[in-house]
Amino acid sequence: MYNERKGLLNDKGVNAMEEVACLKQDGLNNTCMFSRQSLQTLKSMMTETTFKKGSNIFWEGDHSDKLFFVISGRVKVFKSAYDGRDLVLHYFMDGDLFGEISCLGSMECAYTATAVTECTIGLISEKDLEPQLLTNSSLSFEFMKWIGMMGQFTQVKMRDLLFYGKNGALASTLLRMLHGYSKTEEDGIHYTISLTNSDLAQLIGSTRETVNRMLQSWKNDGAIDYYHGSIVIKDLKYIKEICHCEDRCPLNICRL
Amino acid sequence: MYNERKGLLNDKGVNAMEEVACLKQDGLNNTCMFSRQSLQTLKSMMTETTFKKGSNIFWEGDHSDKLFFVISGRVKVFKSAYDGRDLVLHYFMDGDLFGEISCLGSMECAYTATAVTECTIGLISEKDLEPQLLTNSSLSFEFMKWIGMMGQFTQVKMRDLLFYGKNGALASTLLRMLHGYSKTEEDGIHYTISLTNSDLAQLIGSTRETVNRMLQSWKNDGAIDYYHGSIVIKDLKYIKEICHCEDRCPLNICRL
DNA sequence: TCGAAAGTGTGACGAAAATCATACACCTGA
DNA sequence: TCAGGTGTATGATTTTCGTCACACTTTCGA
Repeated sequence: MYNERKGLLNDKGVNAMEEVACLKQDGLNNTCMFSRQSLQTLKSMMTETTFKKGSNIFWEGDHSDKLFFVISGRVKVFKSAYDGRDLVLHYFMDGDLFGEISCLGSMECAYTATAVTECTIGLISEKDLEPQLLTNSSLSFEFMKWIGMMGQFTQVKMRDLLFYGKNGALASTLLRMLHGYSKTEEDGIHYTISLTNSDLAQLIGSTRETVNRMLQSWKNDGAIDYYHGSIVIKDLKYIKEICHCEDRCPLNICRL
Repeated sequence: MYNERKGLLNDKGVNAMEEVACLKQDGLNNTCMFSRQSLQTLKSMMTETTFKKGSNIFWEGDHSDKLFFVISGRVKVFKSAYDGRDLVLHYFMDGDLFGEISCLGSMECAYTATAVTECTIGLISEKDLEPQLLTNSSLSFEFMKWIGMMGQFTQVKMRDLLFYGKNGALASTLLRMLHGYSKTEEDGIHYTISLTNSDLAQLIGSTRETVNRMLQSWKNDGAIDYYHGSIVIKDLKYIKEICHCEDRCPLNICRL
């Protein structure tokens, strides 16, 4: 169950593209890789579309010829196994750009994107973008950094999921959620997003039951607690030790 | 134990940069993302260096300000866990470009590169490359595709390692090895590279023993065999079914 | 060419994690 | 207000996989 109400606290409204971009640039969670100027260029190419909660933005196997800029809402991007199991790679939020990077090479999508909440998305088509990239060198340079950052994100996530077992994978996910989806209070760090055990399981390639047992055990150790059904971090150090986190990842990597 | 002799069959000699590039471009295993012209530009920036077998080309944590073009030899790139376990991400061969993509953002390396055989490497320094990328738009466009391809490689590998257990991970690795390191004979597909059980284990984030047991069991089923200590694929379909391979990955993704 | 080093093959064991099963607490909408 | 859907909690069982131990084989360099 995703908590609609909390998600919407951050909603900037439908025509707030500029505001979103600026907030992201100046704010604490600066995950935006683009300069104001480049964003302006991108904005001029966007076609605004809304997606209903639960609808698919693109499918694995689609021919990809677009990029997507999240104006409002949340999007998850995942790969599916033949038996229906999913591995969630990303949760995107307002201000994020996503899409099949290889759209530039006209390949098919390697994953699926679904609107987790109602979303407003700015579509950027390859045929509009490509000429810009070939002429506007500062834009193309920023694009290169962006693509590189996305690749690094995947690599670091891979390490997190493979090195320290399922416990490590879950711990690193909780830490990633801190950036963009948390608020510090007196009694601990509260999450402003509410993911179910199943959602967490998909993020680490595991099962609902395993996630539940791990969380339960951490709760018994006093490292986490629940408040209105959502997780509160009581002992950050405890969680960090599980996945050997050394606080070395930049914020645009250490995120969902 | 890497089989030096077999590896050297493909050796193009020290000053064969051009030849390497062309062969890669025109050959079956076209993994090179760059046009002849861009390669020429890159070549003009390269400083040729040799690395002894077993020496490190760069370390995790190094400040990265270079890219590397393999002129001859083989290079492996891996991440280390705190306890010394390694996860090998890539094996590169002649004609491949590699390096910390985020060198463009001046970050530290996220992994280590080691020369598996004696290597001749062309070094490209960031300060030479960056001005070219900012002015030469076709080069920067090709770079963008290259970086995107590297990211997709990581994503697909992540899926392979997480979805179908260690059996699936090993099977997909054997399939990847087919591209670039195999030769079809009457009695099956022979590998021209000889990786030890430990090497395979590092490629899938597992242990020597587990790899050995899996190979042994596949051998008992008649799916693989050994010839002069190196694996021969007898039943390709059997292997493909283990990791649900549907032959949909492009060749520059489905490789080591 | 001989011995050390590196690699292979296997059994025994246990920990980690998936799977199967069941109970129960909730919303929420008819 | 009650039924059905969704999510949580937990036990029992099985499978997968890593660890340890040891014998055997191959390779390679002094």
